[in-house]
Amino acid sequence: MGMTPILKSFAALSDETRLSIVDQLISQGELPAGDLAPGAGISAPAISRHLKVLREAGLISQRAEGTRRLYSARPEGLRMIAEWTQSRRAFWERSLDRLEAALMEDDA
Amino acid sequence: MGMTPILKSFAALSDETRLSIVDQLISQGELPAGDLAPGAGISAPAISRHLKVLREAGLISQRAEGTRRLYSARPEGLRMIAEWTQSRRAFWERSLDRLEAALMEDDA
DNA sequence: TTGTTAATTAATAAAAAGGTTAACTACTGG
DNA sequence: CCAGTAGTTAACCTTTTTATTAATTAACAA
Repeated sequence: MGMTPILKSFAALSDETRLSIVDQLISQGELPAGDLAPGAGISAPAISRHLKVLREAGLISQRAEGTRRLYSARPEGLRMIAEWTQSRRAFWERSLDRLEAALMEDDA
Repeated sequence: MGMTPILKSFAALSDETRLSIVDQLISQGELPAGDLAPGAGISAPAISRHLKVLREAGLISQRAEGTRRLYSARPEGLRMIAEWTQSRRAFWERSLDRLEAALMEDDA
């Protein structure tokens, strides 16, 4: 079942480990795969697979340098999901105002 | 493995079906479980379980009326995730500006 | 009480996610 | 060429997710 690309990106981020990887890349800039092991420590292959998911979701990019693979956040990808959540938030907020107003009335 | 509550809510929404349920409840207001079958049509038990997930994530609430279960969006829950994505977006945007500036320099 | 409707829970089953170790690829330095 | 390091892919296993049908609960109408 084909997920829309944006939902795929969204889903890629609703995992603690992957979210932490993206945050690291955003705040620390380009990093080799080996530097991305999160505190608790999962194996290198596991990280590698998370990176693949993130790459396929368009959220990070990869560049080779010698034997290393340097990863970095992909502005376009992140911007896309930022904008999407933004627009959905706008939609929600509008409706939430209505909802909350309705609740007030019920209380009165 | 305990996910933070906010990530649990976030994850609850990164599913096409559940996102659509929430959207319906937000835009159309209170609806009985039976009215929430999305177009393609999945079974009632399946919907019922999605509703349970959303309820446990604090995103919707339930009210009984006769034999029906009326569901509605929960403003506090939605507000919470809106604010969280908002703050993370802010963090990202700041860094994205830096990232993009860096890319410009490389091009030059 | 009996039958009907709305919805949930129980019991499986199938698929997806995520982790591990082991094997492999690809640079690099002696 | 050989050994070592960085990283990915393969093979496998376990856990989680999600769907299905069947059974159950609850409200109600005749």
